[in-house]
Amino acid sequence: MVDMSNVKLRIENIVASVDLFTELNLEKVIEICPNSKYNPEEFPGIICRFDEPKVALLIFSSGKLVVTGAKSVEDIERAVNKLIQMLKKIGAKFHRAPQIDIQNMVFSGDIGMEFNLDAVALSLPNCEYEPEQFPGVIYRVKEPRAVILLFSSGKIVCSGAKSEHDAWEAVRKLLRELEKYGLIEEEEEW
Amino acid sequence: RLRKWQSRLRVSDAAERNLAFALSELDRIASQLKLPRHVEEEAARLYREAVRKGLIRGRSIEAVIAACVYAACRLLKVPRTLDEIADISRVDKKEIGRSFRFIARHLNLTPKKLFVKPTDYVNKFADELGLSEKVRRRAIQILEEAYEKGLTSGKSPAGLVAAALYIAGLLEGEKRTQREVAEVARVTEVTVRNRYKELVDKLNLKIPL
DNA sequence: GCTTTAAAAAGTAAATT
DNA sequence: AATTTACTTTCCAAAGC
Repeated sequence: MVDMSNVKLRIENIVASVDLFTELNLEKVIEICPNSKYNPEEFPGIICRFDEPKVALLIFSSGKLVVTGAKSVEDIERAVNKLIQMLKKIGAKFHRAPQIDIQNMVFSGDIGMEFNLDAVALSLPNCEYEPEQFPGVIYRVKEPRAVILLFSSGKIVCSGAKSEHDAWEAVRKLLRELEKYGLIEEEEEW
Repeated sequence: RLRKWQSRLRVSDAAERNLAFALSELDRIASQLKLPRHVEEEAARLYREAVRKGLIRGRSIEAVIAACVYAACRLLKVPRTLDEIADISRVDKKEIGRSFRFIARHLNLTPKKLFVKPTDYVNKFADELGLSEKVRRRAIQILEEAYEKGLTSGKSPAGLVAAALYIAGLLEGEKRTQREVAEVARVTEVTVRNRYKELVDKLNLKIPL
């Protein structure tokens, strides 16, 4: 059994796609968004930032959104509701509840022990390690689909997971692999 | 029919033209980097394999060739930095690095096969700096101690070797400036200085003043 | 593929002071 | 030489080129 008691994970960013089910006139929307940017030549959506909750929104004429930078799913819901209230003032009509899909969650974390990444790269199958280009080992978990960056300090970054449960599951799988190849009992045999 | 035959001809034409272009680009890089023939042959072999597996899709031939050159150097332990290859390629370092990691993944070039011992980099840099065998041995000793103490994980191998050679030069009375070692290793002086400080501190090295 | 957005890890780089 | 800012890697959606 893999010991996860010393492992920590912290949500750093959540990305969600949203469908408001209403077409939007971006030329009108841009006027009611304070800190926003809209250059259809370089990007088809309005880039809008909220201070509370602190998120960035990409608003498209199809009525679909991308919300990024959130630290919780509730932040995303609050941001979407806030935008809907703003859009109502501009005359947008909403006939049904928005559909919110979590697409990606990014976590930072700590496994609680240090690693010799050369040793990890040597034995851990399906990993990448190019210290000249990036200081961490890149490990891809197939199910649940996620990617973990492992650093020599034992700190990690997990991205691509769609839920906190999936992120924990992915980290558990990495730890099982590390244990399987004798990479867990570091300290003495550096 | 005739049209089918023509399109087949066209396809093989394009494939042959692409291969010819790729191999001429490889020739150009190999001669400028003065690579041994077996490295050039390995790069060509990797390229053909990449084409066979359809790994070129969405990537430029030049980027993949540069990536194959870098991979061949790593596999055959002929030290060349990615920067040296990027210098003479029309493709930037970032794109070459991406292509390299992509072909490495799909041609099963594991970190183990690609691992180049710091010793090989020591000899390459020391050649360019005109440093003696004594300095090289000292640098390797420093690098081994650093590895044992866990000071090398995640760090740029080029930066570590540069700092080790700088220190070894000082200890053996064959001083090279930080600027000189940084230049051959293709890292900045700041990196050499940072590695130098950490190695001197944690390995308790006494540098003669 | 690319464009834009967010966020962390640790290393390296570059621009200021 | 110290600080600050910035870029490398990973993930994902959006609409359109």
